[in-house]
Amino acid sequence: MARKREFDENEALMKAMQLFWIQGYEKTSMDDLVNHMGVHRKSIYDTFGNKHALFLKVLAYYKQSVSEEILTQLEHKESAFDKISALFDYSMQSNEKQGKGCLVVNTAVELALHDEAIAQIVRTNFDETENVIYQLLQFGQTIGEFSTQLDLDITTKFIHNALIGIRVQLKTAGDFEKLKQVVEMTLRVLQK
Amino acid sequence: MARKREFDENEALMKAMQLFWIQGYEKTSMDDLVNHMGVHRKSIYDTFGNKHALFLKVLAYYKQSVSEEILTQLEHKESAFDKISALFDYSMQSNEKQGKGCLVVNTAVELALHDEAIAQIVRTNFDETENVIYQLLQFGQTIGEFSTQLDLDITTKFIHNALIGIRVQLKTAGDFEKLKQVVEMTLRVLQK
DNA sequence: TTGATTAAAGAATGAACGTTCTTTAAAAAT
DNA sequence: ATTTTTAAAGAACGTTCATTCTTTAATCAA
Repeated sequence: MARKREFDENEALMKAMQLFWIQGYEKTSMDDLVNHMGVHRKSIYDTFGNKHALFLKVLAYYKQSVSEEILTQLEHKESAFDKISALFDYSMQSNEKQGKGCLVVNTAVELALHDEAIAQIVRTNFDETENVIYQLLQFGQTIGEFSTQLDLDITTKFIHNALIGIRVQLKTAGDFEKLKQVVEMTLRVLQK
Repeated sequence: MARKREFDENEALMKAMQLFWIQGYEKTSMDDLVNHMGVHRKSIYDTFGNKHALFLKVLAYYKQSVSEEILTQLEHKESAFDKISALFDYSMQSNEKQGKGCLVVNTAVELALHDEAIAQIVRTNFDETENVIYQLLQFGQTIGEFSTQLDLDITTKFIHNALIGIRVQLKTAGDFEKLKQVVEMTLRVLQK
């Protein structure tokens, strides 16, 4: 009864994500998106609403795809320490080429102050990251890898805070080795 | 021989800084600046060049004024630990009302990837912050407050990384108490 | 095979963008 | 008092912005 869509919605979201990730929200124009997504202007509006709605969908897409990737990487590690360490490694390896940082951190800095809807999404994302860290710490305590003295709440936020710092510095640091040393020092709190 | 300027250049820069700090570079229009600076459009161009040049001057102004404020605060503290702690306190207290974060961190995230001139300025600012931290650590070692076992280079970067994390989270965190606990845990590495 | 439906394509909308032009006014040296 | 110089004021510039309109083409139920 109706014409078939010629583009894949997820693929289009992925392309939009790449652009927002590199350029940020304000610097990315609908023209940029039309060109890079390979989807007609009107189709973008028909499918995703407007620029802001598209960005919200990109954030949802980012959250899903990145957390899938990360959790896959964590499965390959055995010890709790290696899993937490992999959390940092993921940010660093996936960014060594471009230094794009993390879209959620970028968004927090660019938009959280004047866009409450987005601030809420950022908070939710941060909370979920902290949940992952918390559970890894708990796992480490359970198998006797980490001290039971460790305050899980604060340690979680401590590690998350360092992770955010790293994700910012990916955009400016020339020397990734130094960042790795920072990570190593951060995770020293986990030593028994 | 010529007409006198009716606005104060530094005051105008301060007003521009306020706007860029809250809104970011891309979101701040020349119209916004004209209104908030209270300076005529043409006068802004005659005095500061264009928007990009104005932003560079704002960054320089920020660096000077903030570092002056911080160093003043540090002087009032006696111990090396209290001085380093004050570095974090400064970020947190000056932002409790607005959650503006730090202009340099904001700029790093928004512009460093596609503006090399600004990336360079951000790096210089970060380097200077690390210099301050380094010297405080060294001072603490000299007066026997910190262990001489402490690797000054890495510890400096470790603390700076946590400071950047805090400055990001100021923009999203609802609970400042939690952030203070993160700071406290971070500075635990300084305990002998 | 026609008709209803929706996507694609391209052009066009008005508003907002950064920047510059022209005119008027003030200040100091002559 | 006049001239020179530069700031202030306001309008205007062309471009780019997000968004929408109109037209054409494809799909499938009837």
